[in-house]
Amino acid sequence: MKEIRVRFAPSPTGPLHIGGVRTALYNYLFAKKNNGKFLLRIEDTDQNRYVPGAEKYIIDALKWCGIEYDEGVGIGGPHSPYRQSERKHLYFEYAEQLLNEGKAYYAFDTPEDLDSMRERLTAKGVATPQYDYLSRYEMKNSLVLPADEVEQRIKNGDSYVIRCLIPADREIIVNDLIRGEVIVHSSKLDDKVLFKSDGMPTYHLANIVDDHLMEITHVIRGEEWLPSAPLHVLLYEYFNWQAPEFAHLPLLLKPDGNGKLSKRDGDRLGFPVFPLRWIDPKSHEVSSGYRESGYLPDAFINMLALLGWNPGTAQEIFSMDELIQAFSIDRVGKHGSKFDPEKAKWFNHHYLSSLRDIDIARLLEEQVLGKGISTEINYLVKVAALIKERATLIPDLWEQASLFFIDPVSYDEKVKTKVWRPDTPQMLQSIIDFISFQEDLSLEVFEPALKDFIHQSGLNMGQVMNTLRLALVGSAFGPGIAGIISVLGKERTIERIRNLMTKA
RNA sequence: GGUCCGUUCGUCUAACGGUUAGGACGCCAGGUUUUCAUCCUGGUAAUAGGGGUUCGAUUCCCCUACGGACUACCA
Repeated sequence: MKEIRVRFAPSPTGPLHIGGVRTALYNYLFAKKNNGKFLLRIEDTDQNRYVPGAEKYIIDALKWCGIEYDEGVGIGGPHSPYRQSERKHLYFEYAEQLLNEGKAYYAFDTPEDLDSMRERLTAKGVATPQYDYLSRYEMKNSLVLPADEVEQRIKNGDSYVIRCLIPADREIIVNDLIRGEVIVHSSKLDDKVLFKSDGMPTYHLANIVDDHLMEITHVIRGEEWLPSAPLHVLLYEYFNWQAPEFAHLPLLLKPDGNGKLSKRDGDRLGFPVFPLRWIDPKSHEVSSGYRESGYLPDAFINMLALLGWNPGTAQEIFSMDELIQAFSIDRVGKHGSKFDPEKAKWFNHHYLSSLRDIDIARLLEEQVLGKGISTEINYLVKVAALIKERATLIPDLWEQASLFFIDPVSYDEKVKTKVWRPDTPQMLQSIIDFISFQEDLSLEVFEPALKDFIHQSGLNMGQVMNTLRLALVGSAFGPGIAGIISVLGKERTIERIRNLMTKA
C-alpha cells in the first residue's frame, strides 16, 4: 500500500493560532496513526504579506507542542526545498502546460478593468459578478485578443496573469472524508488566477503542484478551503494527476458571539489564541501565548485534540501517543467548535497536578530564582508536594508557594479580629514550647502529635489552627498547618509565631 | 446578495432507526479539608421549527429559521 503523506502548509503571515495548531495536530496524528509522513511546507507566495519571524514562530510552536515533522523547512527532505518562494522556478512550466493545452489563458486586465467589469455586471443585476464563462470574452485576454497581439504584449513586457479556464457546464464533485460528496457546478466558479504578474504562482497552483510533487496522499485543512476545493479537483484533472483525498476540518469559533477565531482576536477575549507569545514586529503589540501563560504543552494538545474530534469513548485524558492510537478522521465532527477557555484550564490543572514532585519543584525553582530568592531542590520538592494540586497554571505555583519563602508582611484584619483573644499570646507561647521540644517534624509524626497536644491542653482546635495560620501565612489560605510547619521547620515557624505576637 | 457547509444541555460532545437522550467543563448543593483550593457525592440543563418516510425518527428526506465559510493578481 502507498505510504500515507500529509502536510501542514501555513503561510508565514503571522503567528499560528490555535486553529492552525489543531490542523497541524490532526495532520500529525493522522500520519503517525497510519505510519505515514508529516511534512511542513511554508507557503510564502505572497511577498506583500510576508511577516518576519512568522516562519520561525511556526517552527517553534510546533516544537513546543511536540508535533514533529518528518520533512520540511528547517530539516529538509527528499523534496527540498519546502519553502515555496525557493521553488519559484518550478511553477511556471505547469502554468505553461495548461496554457498549451488550452486549459488556461493569459489575461492582461488592469485592476481598473476588473473593477469596471464587476460594476458593469452588478449594474446588469448579475448576482455574482466575476471573471467567468460569461464575462471572460469581454475582457483583455488571450481568448479574445488576436494571437499576434498577445505575443506582442508579452514581448513588450506587459504585465499579465494566467487564469484557469473553467468549463461552463460541469458538475465538479469533491469527495470529502468528513463531509461526503460536495457537488458544485462549474458555472459558479470563476477563472481563478493561477500565476500572478509578479512571477509567483497563487496558492491554488503552487498548492496543487507541490502536493503532487511531494506525493501528498491526504489534504487535511481548514473548512475555509472547501469553496476552492472544486477548483483544486479540476486542476488535478487538468494535469491528469491522481488527486489526494480531502478532509476539510470544521473551524474553531470565537467563544463569544460569532465567527471563526482569528489571529486578530489576540487577547481581546481574555485568553491566548496563540501557542507562544507573539510580538508584532511592526506595531510591537504583544499577544500572549499558552506557553507563557503557564500551560503545559501536553495539556494544551490534549485540549485541542478534543475540540472537533472525539474517541467515541469516555476517555478525555490522552497523551500524544494515546492520541495517535485513538485518532481517526471519521470521528472528526462536521460543525465548528467554540473554544472554551475554562476547559483548557481544567486540562492544565489535571496535567499539572499529575506531575511528579520533582518536576513541579523544577518549575517552581525557575520562579523562585526569578524572584531573587535562593533555594535548594530538596526544599522545593517538599513544597511541591504540598502545593501541586492547588495550582491551575504554572505561575500559580509561586502564588501557592510564596509563603514558604517569604514571611508574612501583614495580617489579614478579618482573620485577626476573628481569632484574636486576650489569652492568645499565652496559647501561642505554649505552642512554641511544644514545637521546640519536637524532634521529628515529618508530617506523619508531627501532625498527630500537634493535635494530641491541642486536645490535651484543652485548647480549641479551630482557634489554635486558625491563629497559627494567621502567624504562618498571614491569612486564611494555604495548605494544612502541620504540613506548613513540617516544611518550614522549627526555627522559621517559631520566628513567625513570635512575629505575630509582637506585631499584633 | 450568490455558492457551499453546518445545527443534541451555556460550552465540548456520545447515542446499528427502538436509551429514563449518556459523559466532560461550567454552574448550584452537600461532604472531606477545623482555612482556601483540590478532591468526592448529588443536582441543574439539550435533540432549532414545520412537514414527510416509518410500527417507531436525535438519527433518513424536504422546507423554513439560525449560524458559519467563501465570494482578491491573500493564503
